Amino acid sequence: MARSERKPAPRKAVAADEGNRRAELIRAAGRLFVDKGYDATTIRDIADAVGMRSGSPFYHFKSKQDMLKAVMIEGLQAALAAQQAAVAGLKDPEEKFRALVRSHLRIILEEHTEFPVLLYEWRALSEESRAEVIAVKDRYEAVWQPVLRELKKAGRLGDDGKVARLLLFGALNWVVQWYRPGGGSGIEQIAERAIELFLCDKADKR
Amino acid sequence: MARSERKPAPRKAVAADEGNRRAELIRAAGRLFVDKGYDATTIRDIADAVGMRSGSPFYHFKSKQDMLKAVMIEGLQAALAAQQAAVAGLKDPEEKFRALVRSHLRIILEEHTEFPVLLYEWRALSEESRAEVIAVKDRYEAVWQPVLRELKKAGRLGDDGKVARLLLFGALNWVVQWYRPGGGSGIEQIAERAIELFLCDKADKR
DNA sequence: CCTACCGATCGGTAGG
DNA sequence: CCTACCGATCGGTAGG
Repeated sequence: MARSERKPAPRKAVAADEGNRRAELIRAAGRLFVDKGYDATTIRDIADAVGMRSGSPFYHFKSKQDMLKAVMIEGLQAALAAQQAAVAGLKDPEEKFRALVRSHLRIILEEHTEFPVLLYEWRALSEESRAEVIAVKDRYEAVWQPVLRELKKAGRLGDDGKVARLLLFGALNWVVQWYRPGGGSGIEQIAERAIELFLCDKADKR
Repeated sequence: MARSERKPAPRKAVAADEGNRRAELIRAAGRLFVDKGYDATTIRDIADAVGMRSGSPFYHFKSKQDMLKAVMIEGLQAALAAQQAAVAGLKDPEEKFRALVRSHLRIILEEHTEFPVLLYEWRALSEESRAEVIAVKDRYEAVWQPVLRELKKAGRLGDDGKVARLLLFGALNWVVQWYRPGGGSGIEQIAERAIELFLCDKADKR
C-alpha cells in the first residue's frame, strides 16, 4: 500500500491543503515574531518551524513583509470575532465592558500570538502595508467605541474619554510583557482588577 | 589662526572628549533604536548620525550588543536621578506618587529616548547583558516601592498591590506609543488622568 | 578614529 | 514545494 497509485487530489482538497500550509506559516511566524521580533526572525526560522525548505514560504507569500501583514490581519480578525461573540446578547454597558476586557486579555494571553505581533511590531510594518491593517484595526476598535460611549454617558468613565481609553488599552496590552501562565495572578483576576480600576465610580465598590 | 600650532590636548581634555563622543553615540543609538528598532538599526546608521565611519563606533563599544546595554543603563540612571529629585523633600505619600507619575511620563516622553529602549527592546538584550541591566532596573523600581506600600497601607490602591502596580506601569509606558507632542493631551493632563484612575478612592474626587 | 576588508547571513529568485 | 544559487548587507577586525 505504500506504493499504491493515487490520482491527483481533487482541486478542492488541494486548495484546502494550501490554505492549511498558509495558516501554519502564519501561526509559526506569529510565534517567532513575538519571541524574537520581526527583524531577528529569518525566513529560514519560519520555514524550519513548519518543515519546509528556506525558499518555500515564498510560494505562499510574496515577501517577508507580506507575512507580517498577514499575521497582523489574521490576529485582528480572530480578535474581532471573539469580541463580537463576547458581547452578543448583552444589554448592560457595564456587562459589555467587562466582557470586552476579559475577552481582550484572553486574546492576547492565550494561544493567539498573532495579536501581540500587531502591538509590538507596528514599526516593522511598511508604509504600504499599513493602510490595509489599519482598516481591520479600525473595525476592532469600533467594537469598543459604543460601549465606552455608553459608559461615559452614564458617568462611569470620567471626563476625558480618549485618554482614559488609551490608558486602559495600555494597561491591558502591557500585560503581555509580564503575564506568565500558571504563575501569580490568572487572567480572570487581572481582568477583574483592570475593570475595577476603570469603573471606580461604581457605587457597590468596596 | 586657522593653522596655529597646538599641543596635544592634555589628558583630561582627551578623556572628556572621548566621554562626549561615547555619550553622543549613546544618544544617537537610543533615538535610532526607538525609531527603527535595535535589529533594523545598523552600526552604519549610528556612525552616520554622529559623523563617524562605519568601523569607528567599535573604538568606543566592543559590540552592537554592548551599545544596547549602555543605552539602557544610561536611560535607567537618568530616570533614577530624575525620580529621586522629584520626590526629594516630599512627605505625603500621595504627593510623592503624583510626583513619580509626572516625572516618569516626562522621562519617557521628553528627550530621553534611552528609557523607551529599555521598555521595547528587552528581547534584543542578550542573556549575558541582562543581569547588569536588571541591577539598575531594580534600583529604579525601588524608588516606587515604598511609595506604593504607603498608599496601599492607607487603602488608596486597592487590595492587590502587585497587579495594580503592573497595570499602572502598563498604562504609563504605553503612552509612548500614542503620545504626540503638541497634539491632543499634554503630559500634565495625561499624568493627572492616570493619577485619578489609580487613586480613585480619593474622597475629594468629583 | 579611518581605510580596507572579510566571512556570514539574509531575503529573494529561477527553473523545475 | 525543493534545489541551487545570487547580490546585498551586516557586524566586526587588522593595521595604522
